[in-house]
Amino acid sequence: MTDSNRTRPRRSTAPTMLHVAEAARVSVATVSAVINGTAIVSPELTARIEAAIRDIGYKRNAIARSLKMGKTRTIGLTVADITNPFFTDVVAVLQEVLHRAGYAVMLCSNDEDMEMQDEQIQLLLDRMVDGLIIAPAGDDANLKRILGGTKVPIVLIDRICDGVEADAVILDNQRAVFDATTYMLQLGHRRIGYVSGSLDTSTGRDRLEGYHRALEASGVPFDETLVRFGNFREADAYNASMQLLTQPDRPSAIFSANNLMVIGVMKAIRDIGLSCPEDVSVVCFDDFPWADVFRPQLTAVAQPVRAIGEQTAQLILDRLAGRIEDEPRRLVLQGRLMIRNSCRPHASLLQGATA
Amino acid sequence: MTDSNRTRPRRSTAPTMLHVAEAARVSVATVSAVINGTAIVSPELTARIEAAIRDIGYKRNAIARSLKMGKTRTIGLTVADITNPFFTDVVAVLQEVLHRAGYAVMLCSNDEDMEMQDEQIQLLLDRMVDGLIIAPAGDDANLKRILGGTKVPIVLIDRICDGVEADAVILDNQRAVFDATTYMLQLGHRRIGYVSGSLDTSTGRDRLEGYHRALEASGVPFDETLVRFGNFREADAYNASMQLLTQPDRPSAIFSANNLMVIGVMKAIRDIGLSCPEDVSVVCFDDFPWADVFRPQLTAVAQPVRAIGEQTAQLILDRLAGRIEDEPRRLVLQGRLMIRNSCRPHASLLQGATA
DNA sequence: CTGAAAGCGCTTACAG
DNA sequence: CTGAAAGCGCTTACAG
Repeated sequence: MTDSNRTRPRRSTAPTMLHVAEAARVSVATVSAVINGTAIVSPELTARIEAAIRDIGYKRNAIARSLKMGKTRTIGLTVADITNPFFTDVVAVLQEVLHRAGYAVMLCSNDEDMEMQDEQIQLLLDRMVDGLIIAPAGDDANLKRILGGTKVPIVLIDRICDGVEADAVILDNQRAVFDATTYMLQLGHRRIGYVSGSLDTSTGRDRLEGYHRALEASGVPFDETLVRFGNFREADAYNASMQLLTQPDRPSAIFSANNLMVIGVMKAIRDIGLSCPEDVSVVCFDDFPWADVFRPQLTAVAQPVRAIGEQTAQLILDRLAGRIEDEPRRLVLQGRLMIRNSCRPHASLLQGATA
Repeated sequence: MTDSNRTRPRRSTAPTMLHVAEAARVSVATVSAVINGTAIVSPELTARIEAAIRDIGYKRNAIARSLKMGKTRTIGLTVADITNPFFTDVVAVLQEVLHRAGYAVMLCSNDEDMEMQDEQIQLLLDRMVDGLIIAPAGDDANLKRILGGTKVPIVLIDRICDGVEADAVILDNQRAVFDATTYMLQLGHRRIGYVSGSLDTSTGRDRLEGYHRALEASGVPFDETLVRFGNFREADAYNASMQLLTQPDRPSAIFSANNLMVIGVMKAIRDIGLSCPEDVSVVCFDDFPWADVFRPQLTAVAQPVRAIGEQTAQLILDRLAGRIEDEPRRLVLQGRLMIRNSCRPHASLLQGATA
């Protein structure tokens, strides 16, 4: 059928633009023009080319295009733990709006391991992602070095790293924990256990600071035996809570610095033979979709997940489009304390009430 | 410093292999050889080249490499809903082992929307992913067409599509639901509501079939007013359960065909003023990490998440390496019923016991 | 409105 | 053991 003289063996590789050009008897430049709408092509040629594309089943090779254009239309995304519903929810939103804008997203999760994180970011950068969204596992020097050398727009979410030149969208963690702690104090709790995240993260530090400040504001002395480190993981939080609850004058309430850890806290309470909220009140950071149908209904700090995702996506899209070019921006959103039934007034208050 | 005669203005673009070659005074072929260890290069040259790479801060451009090599070392992954903890857990495992094998993963989530799914798969294919892992949103003809044209290895997880030529790793859904339903029947329940997933998915069909068979095996007649469709989403399941629970002779137990839906089921039970397990027993498909610390402690079918992830990753890695080349394989894993406290014996049995 | 040609940054026979 | 050159599949000035 084809009258081309140098018979090209029908190879199993995908058809290329050249094949289309041959079939439509035009140049590849013209094919490219119609595919990209990048120049006006006569109706006849357009039709011939479109037919050829259809016949041959041609698909543009995005890799070749990326090489030539210097952009890949993909965004790299690393989160500390994809298993954490908070990150998952944010990722879902990001994915949705970025995809709508024509970007693919490459996702990495590193289980809070900084070395793996750095490796992953390297891998993303090697693949020439156009932008990078990072919920950093921690605050290490390597990250700063790796990111320092790159030109791609970066936005940090949830956690920030001081040395890194990047936009950020985060929560007002200190304020949120201040409010949550104050709530517990108002219920009469004086010994409030605190299961902390890693202090290598800004969230770990800011949340603990919120706890601190709330105690201070209420004139309750800080007792360092009441803070234990759970590093944002369930198992660690379980151990931390076991220690907290088996020490002499045990806390009457516990604050868990994230969602994964509160499971460990609850398991410890159960395993020791106590119950929540009867024996110990609990508040945690991050809300759950099921929090108001299972008991105890957890009192929790809810983050505006959709807003975080949307604003992050918008920010990076604006950078990519060159719509903003000034120095790094920092967006700080507010959390909301969802008061449910995992806290009880402290015994002292109850006695006061009945007396 | 550089004695090159055609002075190359220090552009802001990343350094290329040619820059390294010039700096080390060798050809790019030699640079490539030492970077890839693809040929033996004398120690002196190697040292010079490595020094140049370090000085210049050269990083290999993976896009150019992909174009030349015809492979991208990235795997596309689409799941119906990244917000679903089951998928999240599998994704985490996949990501981990694939990354360890040197692959990046491009993730898409489509909120159970088939059109968006097809678009995403197209996007992944355009970007020349080396392989595709899909938890299909549904069973549409378009998917078959899109996938039909491609040569990349595909593995379906969780759900299968009959027309698609691909490996698959799935659960024995029918068996799992058979067991779960049988458990409820043994507790004396006769009117068991069933909140189903979409019948456009194999899991939707197979799970419902398991329910069917269990009733049949126990000689309990099938009542179609007891099955409602929740399409794997919380809100739909809520409505489905409201209908189920407000109909005349309401069910004494409900089976939820996945994890997201059970939240809707529980909300409906609560909003109607009933409680679980006192008024209605509940069992669901998919386990939760917190299932045994919050009440009611849900009785659930647990999937072997890690095994699913690992076997899927292994399968696609084996295909990519050409270690297996025969016809599509199908791996079927078994679920496990985790009996906890969300079911009570039916009143008729209790009376029998006390009488 | 259309085409010939260069080049994006790599890899890889092929000579030497 | 090393280098000159072609080519992966695109896009884009530049002529006509």
